[in-house]
Amino acid sequence: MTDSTSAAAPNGSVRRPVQLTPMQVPKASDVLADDLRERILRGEFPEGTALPPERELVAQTRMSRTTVREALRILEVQGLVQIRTGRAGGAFVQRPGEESIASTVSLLIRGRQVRLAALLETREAVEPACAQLAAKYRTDTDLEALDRANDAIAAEGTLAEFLQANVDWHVAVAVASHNELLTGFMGALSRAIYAATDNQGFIDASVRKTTLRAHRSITDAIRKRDAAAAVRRMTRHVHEYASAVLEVEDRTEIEVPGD
Amino acid sequence: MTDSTSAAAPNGSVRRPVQLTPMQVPKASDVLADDLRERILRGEFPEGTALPPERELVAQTRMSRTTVREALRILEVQGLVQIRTGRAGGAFVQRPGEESIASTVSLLIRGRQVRLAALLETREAVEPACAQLAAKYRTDTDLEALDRANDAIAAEGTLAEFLQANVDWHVAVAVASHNELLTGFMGALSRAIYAATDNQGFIDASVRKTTLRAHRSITDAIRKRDAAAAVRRMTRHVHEYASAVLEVEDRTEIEVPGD
DNA sequence: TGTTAGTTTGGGTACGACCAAAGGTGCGGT
DNA sequence: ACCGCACCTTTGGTCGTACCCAAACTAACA
Repeated sequence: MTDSTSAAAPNGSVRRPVQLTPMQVPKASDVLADDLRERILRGEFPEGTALPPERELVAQTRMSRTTVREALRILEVQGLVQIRTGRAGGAFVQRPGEESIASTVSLLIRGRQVRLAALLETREAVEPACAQLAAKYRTDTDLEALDRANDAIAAEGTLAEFLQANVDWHVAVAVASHNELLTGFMGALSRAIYAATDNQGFIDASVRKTTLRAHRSITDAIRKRDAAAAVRRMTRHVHEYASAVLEVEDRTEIEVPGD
Repeated sequence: MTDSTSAAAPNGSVRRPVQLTPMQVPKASDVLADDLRERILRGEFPEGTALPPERELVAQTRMSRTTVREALRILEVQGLVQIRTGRAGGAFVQRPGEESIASTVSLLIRGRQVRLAALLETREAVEPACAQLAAKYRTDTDLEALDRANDAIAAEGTLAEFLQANVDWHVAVAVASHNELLTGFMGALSRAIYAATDNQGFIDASVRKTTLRAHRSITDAIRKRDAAAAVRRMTRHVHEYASAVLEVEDRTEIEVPGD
């Protein structure tokens, strides 16, 4: 060990200067989790099927139950399985959904204290695109969801109800784009922006009216499959909203409720 | 228990018909994880500080070590702590970064078999916005990174090198926007698109040349803080790239390497 | 003085036992 | 024959203990 050349070992055999990498011993639970994850993503287990019971996995893998459980827990946190207790319980395979993106984004937003301005900037980037695609790909079901959200806004309920309906509409637009990535992003953004604008009561009757009109006009463009108009109006709508918010509360840090 | 009205208990006290909700017993490890996560996000522990050792947490929480470990593992998966072994080891607090978003998005993409077209659509939404903000907020350091990536493209290396340099440039644009959310999204998208276009060799010398020219021209707009030009050129560049890719490989499923 | 063999602190894994939840089963009553 | 309830079985959740391994510190030894 003191020198890197060959040396005679006490018993006369030759010690070769074996060079080995700094070593990295992956944790057993990670290995199992990686394997299972790979198989799940590969589609080896259809959605809804139950993985073998923990004790069964223990037998198969020769790992301890602790390790197996940790692996399953990892997959659960990543949204790849859902664990249920009870007799017919177990780890049920599921495809990761928008919630997993939304919660991760929430973590990033809170953890890094992303500025409200950055949130709004991002929305200004994403939503017009959603509107455009929605105009291209929307189904009648999508339109119904949009109309329903607009009706809820017109209902003039409490502030919370208004904000919720507002979020619902925006998410509905994203859903209508039939792009799961954009939908996931928008879901995350909406939640965060909702939380950020919740307490600050700059929303009065006129704001609601303006919002409703803008939504209806955009919904119309989507209905008519007028992508250009949808983009234009959405861009304007989101930009105005952003300006309004920033005017009231400039340079504010965000608070997002936990997932 | 057999009847829901009041009844005299054996000892003479009255049994009131208490009505209780269907009950929801959260898992112990989740409770701990939630608590720690909340504190971390609240900034109670500065980045880099070590949480108490597992055995210490066991003493404080009166939970078993298994439970404590599971909680820490959850936080690790969520990117909130990093666990190191050894004497000075432990769970070290860290803020979730772009990688956590990227890996989550990768899971979504693979798990839901998001179409390549959807990926490109999303990029067409996000990147122009990045370019715009980059033109507004770029620093000299950002420009250096952009130029470096462009030089790497000009170097005419292997396909892998070209693709990597390409990704680097796009990510550099996102970074220059100084918007952590957009950066995170772009990181995830780039990785996925990189993986999707890797094996299909539709990239020849002319494509490289075109790419380089587009990048240089966009970089220039960013350098001159010409937001409008940056948006316009980036929109065009990304759109052309998307068209080209889709022309070659239409309706293909994606493969993304694990995180 | 430098090397090396403990020593200490901390995470990683393994068992084994028992609790809790939930579906299934069978016995007894009607 | 049918219904209801007590009991059993399966499967995850928690606990406690013991032991191993990695890393950093310490002290003895050459």
